[in-house]
Amino acid sequence: MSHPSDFDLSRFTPYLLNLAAENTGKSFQRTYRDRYGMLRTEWRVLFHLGRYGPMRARDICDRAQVHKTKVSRAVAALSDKRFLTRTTRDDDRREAMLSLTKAGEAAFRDLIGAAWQFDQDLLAPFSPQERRILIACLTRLAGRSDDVDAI
Amino acid sequence: MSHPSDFDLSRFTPYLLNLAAENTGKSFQRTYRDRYGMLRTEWRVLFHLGRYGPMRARDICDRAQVHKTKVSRAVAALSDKRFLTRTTRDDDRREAMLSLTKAGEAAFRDLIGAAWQFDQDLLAPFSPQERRILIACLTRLAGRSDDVDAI
DNA sequence: CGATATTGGTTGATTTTGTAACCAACAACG
DNA sequence: CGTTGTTGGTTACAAAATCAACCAATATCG
Repeated sequence: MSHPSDFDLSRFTPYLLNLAAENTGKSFQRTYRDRYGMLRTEWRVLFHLGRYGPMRARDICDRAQVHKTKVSRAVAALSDKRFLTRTTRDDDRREAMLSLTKAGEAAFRDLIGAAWQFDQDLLAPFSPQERRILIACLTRLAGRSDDVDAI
Repeated sequence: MSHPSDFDLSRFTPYLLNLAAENTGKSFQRTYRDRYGMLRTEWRVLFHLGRYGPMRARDICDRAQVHKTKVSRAVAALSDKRFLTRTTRDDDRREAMLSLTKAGEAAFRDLIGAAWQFDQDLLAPFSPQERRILIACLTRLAGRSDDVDAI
């Protein structure tokens, strides 16, 4: 495609990304929604705490690139579900450390298994090379090429 | 990664897709929002009509995989902006053909140029092979592998 | 110290989306 | 024909995302 007039929506990258994200996201959504009544942000917060250990709400905002009001509400919902606890820090009483309860950890273990399986199935049709390139491109397009594994 | 316990969120495909979609989408959003006060669905409807010619709301739903209420509202908004007109068909008075006005076509030409440029910039860092694989994977993940260019 | 700015986090108001019910026009079938 | 079922499209109501204002704790700097 060398000229705007030939430009097709089905090759407009943001559109394709959105379609793919919605399609796969909605599909996996059923898992955490049906099993634990979670919203997506709740699942993300749970994942972060389960995978990387206790941290502040703000850390989750930074890592997951989610706005603090969304995180705040997700944390409140997870707290209502008794999946996490807030502990105000003594050295800075504004901050609260978030950590999963036993029930939260159990939910995390259950869901990470499902996520893993889901991802395996999703990538099954692609070759190792295709997967590598897809992940690399997406990581770059996600705008956090350098700090994907940073903490 | 061969075991769920090592499974990293930054390699969970739906998450990555979502991050990439949000990042690129928000970036391009500024263009149609600032220039024409459009929402994303409005931009999509405009694009479909501009690129493929007059069609019914239902056709846009099918093609763009958008729910009919969203399309209905986007059409109403675009109509308010005098970017399109509805013409009830004589042979089936339920259906309305949607077509762009002159102003709508002008907006389309402006935006498709911007979109094309945006996409060029977005894909600039990738090699031809990487682009090919990325587009192919995304198309498949979008769940419309067979009919991307149909119609 | 005390005034001001900044930060972590929450809450409320507005906007946008999602879900379901709905209406009018047409189709199918007795 | 008329009853029932579908289809294109809109509207009403509930759920959620966004944005701005807010509070309390801490940092900064005169």
